[in-house]
Amino acid sequence: MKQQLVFKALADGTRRDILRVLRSGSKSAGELSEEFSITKASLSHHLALLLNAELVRRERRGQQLIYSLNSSIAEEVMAILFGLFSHKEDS
Amino acid sequence: MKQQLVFKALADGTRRDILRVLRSGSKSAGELSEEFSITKASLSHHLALLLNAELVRRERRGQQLIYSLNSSIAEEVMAILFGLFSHKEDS
DNA sequence: TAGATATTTAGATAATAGTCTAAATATCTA
DNA sequence: TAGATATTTAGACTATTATCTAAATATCTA
Repeated sequence: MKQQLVFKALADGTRRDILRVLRSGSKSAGELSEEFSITKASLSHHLALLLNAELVRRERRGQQLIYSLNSSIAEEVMAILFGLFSHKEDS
Repeated sequence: MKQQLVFKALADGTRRDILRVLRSGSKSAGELSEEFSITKASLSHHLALLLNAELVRRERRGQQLIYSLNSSIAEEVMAILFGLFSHKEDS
């Protein structure tokens, strides 16, 4: 996991919103775009960053590209956070 | 907690390094600056963002300003992450 | 294979963010 | 209170990022 990519990806509010939308199930880029007021091109840019950070997965279904959450990375992020904040010498 | 401030603060590698350094105990701005190759002014800027996000606390001791981790916010961040990635309808 | 649909990529622009130097503020001590 | 030390704040510069429009790519279907 590229730590820097993950934290950068999570730093944008739109991208966190995308993750929240995907909680209710996988969606195509087009379906996702209905939930946001930015252009499809901008959304595609955000999806690329999320994909690059491995926060989402992507698969093609015909003409559509279907995006879904990659929850396993969440555990890794939490482990890192735990590491950032746990005091050394603590039992 | 201002979610946006926290995620933005965590997005920068230098700031995550600052948190890691503080794991071994609280430090003054000057002591911290010995650990980094940026100027004290730049470091001060990062510390201000961490403070603003409530990821660190600050107290004055004479001429020095002592920074320490605010671990309680880590729990909140993890809760948010959990929320971002947990599938709806999941038990 | 031509046209329609779904999505990304390229290139431009504007806003944000990180860094620096120089100056300002706060505290201590002789 | 003057000077020294510790740190922040201000202002400028550069790099990165988010957004847009227009063009390109991929897939399906008549």
